[in-house]
Amino acid sequence: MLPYSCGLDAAADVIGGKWKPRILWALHHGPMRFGELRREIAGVTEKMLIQQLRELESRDIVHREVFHQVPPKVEYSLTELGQSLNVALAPLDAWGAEHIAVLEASRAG
Amino acid sequence: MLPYSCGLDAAADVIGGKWKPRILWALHHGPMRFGELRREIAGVTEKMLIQQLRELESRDIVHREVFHQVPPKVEYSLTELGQSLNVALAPLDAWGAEHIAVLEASRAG
DNA sequence: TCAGGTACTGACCGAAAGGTAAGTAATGCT
DNA sequence: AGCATTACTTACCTTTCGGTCAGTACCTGA
Repeated sequence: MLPYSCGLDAAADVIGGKWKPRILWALHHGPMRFGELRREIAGVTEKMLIQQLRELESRDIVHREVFHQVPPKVEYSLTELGQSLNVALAPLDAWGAEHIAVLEASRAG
Repeated sequence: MLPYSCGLDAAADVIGGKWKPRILWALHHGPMRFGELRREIAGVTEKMLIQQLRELESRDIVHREVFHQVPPKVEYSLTELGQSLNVALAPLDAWGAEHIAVLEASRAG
């Protein structure tokens, strides 16, 4: 596999995937349980959520903590790396929010 | 189709696609011809390049200017919106560049 | 007359991403 | 015994994405 061609290339690889930005955004305010995330992120299925969470975990963006209880409890939170990513993502979110009207209008549909 | 859930969601929709970040980055320094872009962006095919350029054009991120000559000449450049997007992308690029070693290491392929 | 350069276009194909739906394990509650 | 809760897991299918390859139009210069 070719090395990343630039920082943007690397970042895109990390946040690529339909639900990753939403997950990052949801975890912005602190740790959340699996079920909380599922309810917070409208439209995501359990399979997809877990898949994307695992990918983020393997990249050291989110941390997974299991509480050995019944019924089970698992909390997901941002690592330091994940928090720094979220900071870097903020301007992009602001850009999208600022131009959301024109972006909605030019959408493929 | 559901509306964008946040600015990040909208931005991701615009820059989603394998070659779009590379194209944006390449156009950062000024207008480029189709052939120049193709040579600049290693690995891209003509079909893919044009497809992604058209998508960016329809979103008003890049501008396409045809010079009626033979052989043909077409120049692509960033619109104002495109330039503002590139500005918003800069921190993300910096983030990727800063953590590129660890990101390469945790990569799937 | 014919190769060469430039910017596309279109048919076809395989891989990857995403979605649906059903099942699993452990325990407490009634 | 049977149901609820929570966090997954698995098999299977559809859709989207990206890639290969061949072809087009136009004029120039040999």
